[in-house]
Amino acid sequence: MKPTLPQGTRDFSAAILRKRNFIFQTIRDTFELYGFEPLETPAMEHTETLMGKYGDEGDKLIFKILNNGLDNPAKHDSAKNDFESVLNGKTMKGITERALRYDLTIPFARYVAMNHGQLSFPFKRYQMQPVWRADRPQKGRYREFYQCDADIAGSTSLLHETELALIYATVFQQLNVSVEIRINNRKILNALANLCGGADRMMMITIAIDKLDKIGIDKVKEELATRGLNEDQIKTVESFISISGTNEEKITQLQSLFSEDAIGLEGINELKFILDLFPHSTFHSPLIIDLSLARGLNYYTGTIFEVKAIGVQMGSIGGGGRYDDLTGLFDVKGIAGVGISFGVDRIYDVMEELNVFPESIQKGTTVLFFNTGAEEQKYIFSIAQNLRAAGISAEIFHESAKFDKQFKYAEKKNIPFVAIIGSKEIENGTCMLKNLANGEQKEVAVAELKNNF
RNA sequence: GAGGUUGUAGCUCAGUUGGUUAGAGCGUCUGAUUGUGGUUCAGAAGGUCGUGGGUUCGAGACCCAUCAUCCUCCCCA
Repeated sequence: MKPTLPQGTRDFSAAILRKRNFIFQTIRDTFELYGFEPLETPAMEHTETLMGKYGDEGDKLIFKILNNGLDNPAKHDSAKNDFESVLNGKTMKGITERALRYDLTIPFARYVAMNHGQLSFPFKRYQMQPVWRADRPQKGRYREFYQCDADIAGSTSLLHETELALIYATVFQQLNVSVEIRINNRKILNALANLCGGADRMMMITIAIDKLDKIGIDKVKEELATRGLNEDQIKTVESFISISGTNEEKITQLQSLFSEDAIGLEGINELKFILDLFPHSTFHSPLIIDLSLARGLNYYTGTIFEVKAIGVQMGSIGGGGRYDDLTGLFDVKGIAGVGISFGVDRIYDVMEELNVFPESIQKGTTVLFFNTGAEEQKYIFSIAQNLRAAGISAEIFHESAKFDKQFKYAEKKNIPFVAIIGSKEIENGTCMLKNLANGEQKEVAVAELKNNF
């Protein structure tokens, strides 16, 4: 059979992996710098842990795992019945008890809910693992991709929001990617919904204004009208999304628009707190209020974040926000959470397009020992071991071959030095060391070899 | 879930209105070179033209189906 990959998945070869690891390492270091601790959870969760947490669209995109043993004759009838009910869109526990995780936030919530008795709060964890979605792949969209999340559970302090924004700014600064860190607050959107006929309209209104970038103001108004907003209410929405200017100017305008709405004012004050504390001048990438930012996930209740790369056509490369009742989904009340996520695969695509990966991350083996024969090979073996013990990565060519071939191997693997030891060198206790970048070659004593890299 | 794109050598792609034995570049391997690469030269290997039907004297090309791919919308990282 002809081997192929499942749709939306990829193999990662050495050069790609070094670049990816550079991103992972940058993110990990920054997370650690802010006191987050690592956590890993299983690739699979109970299907019911995940179902219903991401909306109807999300449920459809969850990869379900077929139960084992369905072919057992004793279970034949019940399996058949369960398949029937799956076909009718009903429960599926008899068929799929487990599913692949869809994001890292719900598994985190599950973990906190299970362990809240042991954890000391605020609990700050980071997690960098793949997630799976049964989406149709396209640019920047994969069926298996990595997320890097940092979340805080058990604290409502706005210090966390500010630090999370700082983490975004720091990481993208280090990666040399210009981004816009967009921030908004669900309480403000809530207040807007109140002015437009009730809080239950928030999701609908936010989904409409979230499309502003793509479809324009007229289409948004059209959509609002078909959703049952009257003219006055549409006008309110319009005046809301036409708020513009600097962050300070936006806040002033918001304050006058929502002067009567306690929750709205609370949201505005939260924004103000974060923006005031954030050291804007330290970073290239701006932290800006984006009132059209809504984010689909319905568990967000306060601050929401989104990160967009500048100068590249790509969906958001990071997102997050505050959820006041995350573990409530698992019957543990009163634990607030806030977190952010990095989309590593999209960040990779952006960096590749902008060509901003540093050259230095592609260093692999430092020196290749040419293989000049069976006797020499034995002699070289211990020399290579000494180098490795000194922390210098070394390879011995696997067989005695023409130099031409051995040179080409070194070239292909980007190995900067080759070391040649034949009978002459063994006699002299030396080594012919050649720098492939400039072609310079010198004879050095074997004992001195490790000081030449 | 809806719409579109493209499937020809390991890779990137040519292949005219259907016409004899399907090509190129790169890569791979061998040699020119018995201890010095990147250049050059000579040669070789490598293809059920995505798959299955159909139209035709004749299909890589046309038609249908199917699979895969990439992209757009929806939604998202």
